[in-house]
Amino acid sequence: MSIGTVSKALNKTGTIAPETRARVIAAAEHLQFRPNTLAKSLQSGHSGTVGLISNDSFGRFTMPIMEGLEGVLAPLGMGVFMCNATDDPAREAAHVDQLMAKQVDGIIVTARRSDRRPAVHLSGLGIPVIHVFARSDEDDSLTLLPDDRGGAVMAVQHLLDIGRRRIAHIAGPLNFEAVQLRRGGYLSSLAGAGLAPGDVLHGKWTESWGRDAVAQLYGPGRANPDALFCGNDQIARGAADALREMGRHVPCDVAIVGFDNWGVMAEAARPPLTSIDMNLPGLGAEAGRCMARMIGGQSETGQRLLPCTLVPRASTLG
Amino acid sequence: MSIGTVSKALNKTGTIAPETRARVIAAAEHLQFRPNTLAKSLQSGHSGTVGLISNDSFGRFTMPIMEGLEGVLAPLGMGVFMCNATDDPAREAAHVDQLMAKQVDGIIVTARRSDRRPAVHLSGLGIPVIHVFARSDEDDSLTLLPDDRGGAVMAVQHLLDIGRRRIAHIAGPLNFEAVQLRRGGYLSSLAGAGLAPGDVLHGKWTESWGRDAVAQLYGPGRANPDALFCGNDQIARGAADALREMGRHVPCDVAIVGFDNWGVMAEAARPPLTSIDMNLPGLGAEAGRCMARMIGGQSETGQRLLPCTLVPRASTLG
DNA sequence: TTGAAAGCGCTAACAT
DNA sequence: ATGTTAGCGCTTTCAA
Repeated sequence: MSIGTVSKALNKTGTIAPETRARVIAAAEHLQFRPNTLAKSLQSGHSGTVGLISNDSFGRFTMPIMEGLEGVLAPLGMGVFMCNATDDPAREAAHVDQLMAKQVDGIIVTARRSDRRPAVHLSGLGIPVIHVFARSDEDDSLTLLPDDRGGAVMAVQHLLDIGRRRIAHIAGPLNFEAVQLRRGGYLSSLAGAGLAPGDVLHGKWTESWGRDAVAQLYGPGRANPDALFCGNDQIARGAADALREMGRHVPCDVAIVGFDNWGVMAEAARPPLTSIDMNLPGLGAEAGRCMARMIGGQSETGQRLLPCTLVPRASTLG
Repeated sequence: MSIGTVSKALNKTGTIAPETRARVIAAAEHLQFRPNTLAKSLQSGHSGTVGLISNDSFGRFTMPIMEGLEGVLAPLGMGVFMCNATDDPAREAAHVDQLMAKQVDGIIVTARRSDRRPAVHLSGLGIPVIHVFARSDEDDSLTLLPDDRGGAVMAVQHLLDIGRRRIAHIAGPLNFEAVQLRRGGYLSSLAGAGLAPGDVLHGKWTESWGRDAVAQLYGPGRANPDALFCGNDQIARGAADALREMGRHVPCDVAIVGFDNWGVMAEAARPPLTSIDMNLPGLGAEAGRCMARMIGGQSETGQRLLPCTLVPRASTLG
């Protein structure tokens, strides 16, 4: 019984007597033998591992993506090597070095917060790179993004469908590309319905901004919107609170749609918020599938948008 | 210039002429040479990698721990291999297999949600295992936990310090050991101050439970507490909302202390919540230090508690 | 001070 | 059908 034979038996490769193989497998089992992946990788040249660089220190976006990613990669026998760069280019570069030294087969970058990034150079590493939920200016890498514009269109369409006509938009900070895309979707939906653009207010991603914005929007001489499309669920929640406290009923007087479908916010709000779900696990899963293909030699580049969905809750159900 | 020489030059090992070394280093730099960690590991028998198995699918607890962990491990040249088991023993077992095959030098398990777990067998793997922010019944592994009891004591002491005497406790579900520990701390603090135990109500980890509990606590014939110690920030936030809406002022009429110091909740609440911080990054960092020592051959077992801190905000500042 | 060679655990081509 | 061997990229004796 030679070492080579064992290899063949365990990998169902080469030609071997069924009886021998059974014997090997039994023995392996009995000895709790675990093939050393490192040696295998050294020999094969690839590690069965992809690196995931996250820039979202709370994991709010990264974890759901990771979940989808692992869901498709784990069954393929591939692991995910995760590290956190917290939007610090130096840390990111260090992580890239580490990952390359560990011979990862590909790198996935997620959740870069804003867009004013010098970006660590990931091109020319010789392995596939995918940006998920993160903008990228490198064009030899694949970028997977939620369809922010489409999500906004769905939100506004939903509000139109339930009969609202004076729809305002309480948005996030202007320096996020996503914010601009959503605003674009909002404006074009209104235009498509033959309506004049409503108010668009930009501020922070916080509840308190949602409350402030409502105070502005419903001040004297304003359009008195019967619906709000908010940049995220925190803003939406703040808006809902402010409206309730000024005696307006949500959704009867004002319907609200949020963005992110962040359970802990959307469900805890009063009333619970209709929200746009970016399908982060789906984005992660797609990243996994693309990565597997790219590792297989297929080349994929460019930017791909994945659809959002609308999750209806009480804030738009009369 | 032989391959062995290069190895010595790059690792500052063995004996080599300074001039030769400089030359090697220059060349390596020029060629962007990256030593193959896999080969190194195969040779040395350890991979410079620890596996992190998380059971907290939103990453709320895991990510801060991970941050602390990486903070100490990365400078030591070690990487973290992260995977998500979402409290599914089968997935956890599969991950352990994968990690072992990848020759990780240690395994860290985090954030197991409740305590009724059959637990995957991690003993006898032959590598160090640390449970962080997760209970464990295996006694040959180290367990790192926040001092829940101590945190509760701090919370209650703080309320006593600001002159409150009728302190109730709105707690989480009884099947969490942490909930029982916190209740213990609460009760003993009251006893220590010569006060009779206040009301303790158990419910879910949600804002809506916080509101419901307040409705119960301030019903007719109740003790009319002048302070609430809540099981987490969501409960505390719900309580604060309910109190405000029934016309009680926080903190003047009722002071509130939450638990977790989850920024997005504690800071967004009205008023912002004083809260107990479990110092998750610190827990992660400590796990990293212990792991490094254990990999070095030192044996550490048992359960270790790390102190919480109190973060004061408006909900207890008169 | 440097080079040569063995070996880490495995796979794959080749020889038996 | 099985055994033997070379070699993946590196470290580490041991010779030169």
